[in-house]
Amino acid sequence: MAKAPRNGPYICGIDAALDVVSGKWKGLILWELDTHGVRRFAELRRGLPGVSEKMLTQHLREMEQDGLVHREVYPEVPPRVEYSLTEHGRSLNAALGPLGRWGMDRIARERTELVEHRDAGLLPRP
Amino acid sequence: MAKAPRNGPYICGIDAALDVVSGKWKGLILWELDTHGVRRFAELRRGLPGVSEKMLTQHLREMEQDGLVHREVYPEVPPRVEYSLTEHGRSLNAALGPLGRWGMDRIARERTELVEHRDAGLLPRP
DNA sequence: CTCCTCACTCACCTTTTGGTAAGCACCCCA
DNA sequence: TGGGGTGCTTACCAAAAGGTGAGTGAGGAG
Repeated sequence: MAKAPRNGPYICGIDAALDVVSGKWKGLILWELDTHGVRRFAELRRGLPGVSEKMLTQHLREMEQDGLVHREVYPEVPPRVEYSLTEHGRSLNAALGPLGRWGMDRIARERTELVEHRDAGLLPRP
Repeated sequence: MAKAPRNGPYICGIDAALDVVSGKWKGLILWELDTHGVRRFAELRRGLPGVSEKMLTQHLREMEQDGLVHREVYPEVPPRVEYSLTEHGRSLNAALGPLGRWGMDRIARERTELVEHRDAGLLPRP
């Protein structure tokens, strides 16, 4: 409800979308929530090796503000909080599909270049 | 030819793609070069209001390293340098299409929410 | 002669981002 | 009684990103 754009105004749609996914772990969080559906805080933490608790909460809060994730708190002891994607989060993930495929191509391209370098004797064999 | 991945290794394709477009102006640079085909340095500068020369050169160099843009220097006086998208740059732009549309939807969504707030008396009329 | 344009580069500074470590309040398990 | 798990928050730091303003060197306009 009461929500203002964090940054902006945006010059084009790419701007607005990148604003929402830029952040060291946001892409991975999106991926985790999309593949698992519902995840608890500690599950996400274990799924993103290397993330700090601070960054995870910070990113989750921002994504909640941006309407991408839903946060459900159960008033229990020990505390339980479940995160899932909203409709907008799922549509963002869908829109990210082609970009992900492009990224895979890029990774593959880099690997083949490395192999070519190795075969040309430019790099030592591992 | 001799090119190593700037960051990485990447966990998924989204990672690899976001690495390449994250940077305050890269999305806009891509857009500019895609719509105009070929642009000179100063043209790009004028097309991206607020960009500093340092950031523009820095971003262009990184995108060149990443194989997204082609840089053609004409040994003239005064100097002339033309930038254009490579094949990979164009394919990245294509992959960015759905994301751009999602961003446009987000912008539109935010605007309607603002209008609703205004109509509910939560915000002053401009 | 002076200023402007072109496409930068460099040194310096501020802002933003992310990491580290600690604490909290309660519970369960041994 | 001590330790671990739960989901955070806070204070403090380090690194990265980005901005500012100057200088370059030749040519063209006024």
